[in-house]
Amino acid sequence: MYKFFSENNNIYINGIEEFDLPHTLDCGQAFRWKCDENGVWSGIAGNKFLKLEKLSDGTVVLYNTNETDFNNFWKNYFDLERDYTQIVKKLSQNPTLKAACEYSYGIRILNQEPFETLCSFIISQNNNIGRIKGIVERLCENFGEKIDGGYAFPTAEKMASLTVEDLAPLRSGFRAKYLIDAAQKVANGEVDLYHLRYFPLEAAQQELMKIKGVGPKVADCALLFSHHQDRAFPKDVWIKRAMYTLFDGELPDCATDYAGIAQQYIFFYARDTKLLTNE
DNA sequence: TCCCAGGCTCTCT
DNA sequence: AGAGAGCATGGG
Repeated sequence: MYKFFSENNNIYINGIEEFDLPHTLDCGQAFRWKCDENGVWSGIAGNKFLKLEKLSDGTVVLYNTNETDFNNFWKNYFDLERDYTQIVKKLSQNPTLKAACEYSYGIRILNQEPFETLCSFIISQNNNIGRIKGIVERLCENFGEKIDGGYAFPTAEKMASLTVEDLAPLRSGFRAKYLIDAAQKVANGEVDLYHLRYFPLEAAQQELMKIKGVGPKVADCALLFSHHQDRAFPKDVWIKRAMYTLFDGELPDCATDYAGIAQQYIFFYARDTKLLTNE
């Protein structure tokens, strides 16, 4: 279990297992984190700007944040209460999953804000990660609240007041109409975005799929990355290739309870190694 | 120039 | 219910 202390308005965390910053922050689950040339990461989540880095002794430092924000927000955001060592051990019962876990070591599933995650993965459809980041950034700059360090992700209420034409500066293409529909249905309560972690998985998927442009894959990403639905298993092109090439079409039984977490390890492994084909 | 990207909708069998 | 075209945009 980790320990932390606060000093000079920084939080120092010791003894975290399975927490690699590049793998966690740049594996395609979140789109607003950047790394500078010194290995310091910065990003915005939950209307807060954060800088962090991992020191050579393994200490993770969160800069310019206090104990209250750590306990109320970042601890959960980085999923620090979860024992990933146990999960990796369980997944590693399968040799291929073991290889994926070793390659993708230190990926944690972030607990992100639901509306931001939903919009991000609406934007992700038939798109590439570099371009997704650009569209998300323009969305925040144009319509998000100005905060210290940048712009917050816009609220559903704010976006529900906009039109497809208003979103032209994003250059998000056909996805703009989906973003507006999502904002309206969340803002007017037609979609209950804030209790989905308590829904059975299939009901939660159906709830999200009331939104235009949200199919099974986008729904599963939203559920996994912002609603603690660990059995959601988003199937994108890379996972489909991996399932065919590495697993003969079926996820091993040892991954059932943590299918979503396994998915993220497989996704990173497959995309990074580029060893896969569609055949 | 064509192909592809963390897919989905719409239409036609 | 299943297959296939079309979709906006930009990088390789």
